[in-house]
Amino acid sequence: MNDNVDCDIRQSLDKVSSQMRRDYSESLRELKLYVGQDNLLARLWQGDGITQMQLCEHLKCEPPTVTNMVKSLEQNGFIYRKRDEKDARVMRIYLTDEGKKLEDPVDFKWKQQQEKLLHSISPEERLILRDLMKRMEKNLS
Amino acid sequence: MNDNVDCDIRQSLDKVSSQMRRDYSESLRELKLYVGQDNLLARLWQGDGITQMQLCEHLKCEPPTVTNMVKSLEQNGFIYRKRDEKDARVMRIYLTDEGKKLEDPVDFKWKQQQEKLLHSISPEERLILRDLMKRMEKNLS
DNA sequence: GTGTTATATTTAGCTTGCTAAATATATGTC
DNA sequence: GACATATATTTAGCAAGCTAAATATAACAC
Repeated sequence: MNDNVDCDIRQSLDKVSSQMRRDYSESLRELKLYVGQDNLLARLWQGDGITQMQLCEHLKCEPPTVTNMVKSLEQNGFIYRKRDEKDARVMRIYLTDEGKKLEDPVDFKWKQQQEKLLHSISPEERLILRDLMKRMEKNLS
Repeated sequence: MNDNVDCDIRQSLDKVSSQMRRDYSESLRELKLYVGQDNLLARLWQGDGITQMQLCEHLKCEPPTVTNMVKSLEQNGFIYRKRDEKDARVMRIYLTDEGKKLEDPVDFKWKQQQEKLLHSISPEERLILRDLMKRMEKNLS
């Protein structure tokens, strides 16, 4: 499109993010998870029995996306759904034993990925980078 | 997962990138394009009549993805396909007049998005950011 | 209680990605 | 020329995203 610094940044961001995703996706497949499902599970590891709307909020995605992810995770035996007793509209999501067991291995993969991404970047630079990222986040919201 | 700086960066990267994508996607819908299709067209604006394999290379994605994107763009009248005369295996992709007309508006949207992402970040900081992004790119490859 | 409005989830249908397998055509070898 | 191998593309099937529309239940108003 054009070749100034700004453009490089936007493109780089895209490239890094999609490469990171591809990489991590491959890594997660060893645990029979798809990329993004780890985020959903991470929320449940903090405390399960939450509703799909709460998952939407946490994952910053739309209800149909959660429906599909939950369906897939349920079919693979990592979670199960139970209708709320007080309010029949809401589904509450719980971890199975299989789902609970994934916490440590996922944490390991996550750290591995992080290390790969940042290994040549010093602690001081990481702070600067974090600051810049946060500012970009704010710019977009 | 955990709450140190490194983790923030990886998560921030994901957040910024997906927010940027969502934003840009919405913006492109006004031109009847889906996000990612602008990249494919951008390659054609540099010169069309290239093969799907060349598009794969440029977009860094797999052949079936290009097949689908090309199909969608063709149905919407932005490109057309012609079988190569010398080698009947390859399809060559050309811009229609409609497709050519999109170059300027897409460029405008792209710059708008860039400005939004970076507006609070100084030129010096942009250079630092670019350097860090490039290093992360290298770490992943 | 009936009717309206709000909320939670699902369904249908689309695009971007992927992988694995199928198809078609070229090319190189004997 | 026949056969094996390589290359370009497509098909099928899956997941993450989305939007728009459907469904089910709750809650509120009268």
